Amino acid sequence: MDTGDRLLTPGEVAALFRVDPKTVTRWAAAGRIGSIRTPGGHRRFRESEVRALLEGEGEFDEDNPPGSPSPASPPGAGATPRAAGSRPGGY
Amino acid sequence: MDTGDRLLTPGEVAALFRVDPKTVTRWAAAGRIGSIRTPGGHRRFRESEVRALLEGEGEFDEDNPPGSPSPASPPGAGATPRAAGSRPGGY
DNA sequence: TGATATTAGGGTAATTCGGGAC
DNA sequence: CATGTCCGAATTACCCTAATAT
Repeated sequence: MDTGDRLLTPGEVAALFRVDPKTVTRWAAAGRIGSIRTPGGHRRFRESEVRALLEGEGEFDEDNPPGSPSPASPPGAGATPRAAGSRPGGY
Repeated sequence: MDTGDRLLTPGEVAALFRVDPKTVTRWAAAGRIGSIRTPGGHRRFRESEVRALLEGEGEFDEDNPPGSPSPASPPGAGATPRAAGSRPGGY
């Protein structure tokens, strides 16, 4: 039950994602990422969760590496399955 | 009645919140978190209260799976005796 | 008695918050 | 629709020295 992961500051998460801290705040506000608030109102994020998001947890597919001339148009191969049910926060 | 009345030092609380020990002291000075003072003037915090703050103060319930450890409310466990929804200073 | 690690206190910079607009 | 930047305000982080706790 130990969630024992480090907590990251908005600036840390922003640097990891290469986005603005404000954007990270928006994600948290939208419920797209879990956030813990300090008594002062500042947010802290779990490193485990951020890492999972960075790895592309729940979102993989759509790959067409250059050099993979795969015709990519398989007749019945439902390409690009836009799975939309794997979003943390499930929305 | 041991609901975990273990006392934590400012450094412990600071590590849990990923903040500076000084910040934890500031919370206590602002009355945002209960604090017990040693005869020497140092502060100690209750693990129960710190944990409640970490889990999310106000937005977590709806979870009482059968078999869950009795969250319970043993006597003398006053967790959250302090109102934490107040933001003096306006925010 | 000693020594070491942590904490308290004050002050100043950096970060984050919140909302609204482009 | 999502992202980045602007503002003012609050919160937090790091600097220091002295006192306390173990």
